[in-house]
Amino acid sequence: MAHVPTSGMLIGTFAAAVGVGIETVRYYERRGLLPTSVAERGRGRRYDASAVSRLTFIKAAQDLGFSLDEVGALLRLNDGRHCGETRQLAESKLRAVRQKREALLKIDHALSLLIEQCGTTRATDHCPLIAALSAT
Amino acid sequence: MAHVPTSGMLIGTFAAAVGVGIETVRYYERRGLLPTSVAERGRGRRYDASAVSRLTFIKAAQDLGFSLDEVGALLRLNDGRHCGETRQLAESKLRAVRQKREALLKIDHALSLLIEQCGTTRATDHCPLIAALSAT
DNA sequence: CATACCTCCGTACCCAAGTACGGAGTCAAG
DNA sequence: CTTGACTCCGTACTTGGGTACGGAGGTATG
Repeated sequence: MAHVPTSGMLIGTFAAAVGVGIETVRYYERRGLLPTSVAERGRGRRYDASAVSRLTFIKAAQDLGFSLDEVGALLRLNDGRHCGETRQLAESKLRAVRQKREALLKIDHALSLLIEQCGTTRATDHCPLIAALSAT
Repeated sequence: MAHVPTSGMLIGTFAAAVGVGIETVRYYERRGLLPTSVAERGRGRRYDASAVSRLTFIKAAQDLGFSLDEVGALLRLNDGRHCGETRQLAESKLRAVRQKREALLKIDHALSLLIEQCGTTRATDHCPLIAALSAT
């Protein structure tokens, strides 16, 4: 138990544990999302369970549509005193997600209509789908 | 009416007519989406009504989620003989739109759940929303 | 001890869809 | 004739989220 033995994983194991690439971990460190535990040259940084849950959080939040900047904000709010602000971030993200879904729904309708026209009206010289989009 | 008078708009008018920037028009020309009518040096290219409808088409297709490469493909298919292929492109884009909407719906549910937890369980030391995302 | 494997770091590159910049030419108005 | 507006062209920069490269070092295994 003397002079710091091999406690914690090296970066390769760590990255694989959460399913990201090594370069991605180093990229997150550069962005300040993961702490840079300045490993002594040649020995390699060590990562423990708390690092794993932090990285897991980053990927999970990202999957929910948060940008890395937003993920950083969330991490900074996680000191137990800013739960309300965290919640506000989540709520504004939820609104954005719903707006995006609405926009895509409009696109869905527009595309569906065009495809339908394309199937019924048999244009002679050019596609009604393209004609519709060319109209000013 | 001799030796090519001022017929058609210059690029600034043209771009403004469809609501894009001049640089965007030139970018589309470089990408081959708009024809490059090699204007004699210093005189400026001229754009007519057909150019307007072509540019309108590009923006409309883009708004429907087509990438510029896909828009190029659509334009190339518009010779009256490939209506079926055009339709297939539109259908695959529609499928992609629906998948994207489904994915966003899942995110909506996840975020809603997290926000709900954040409102009910009053954590003492840290936010349940963040805790949930940190779990492996 | 040699070999393979891992890590270090900095730098450069990738994608898409533009935007910005800068010097030079041209054209119409005052 | 000068000024200002417009255009030309090429090149470089932007954003976001990484990926790739390359040389140098440590470390584990035979």
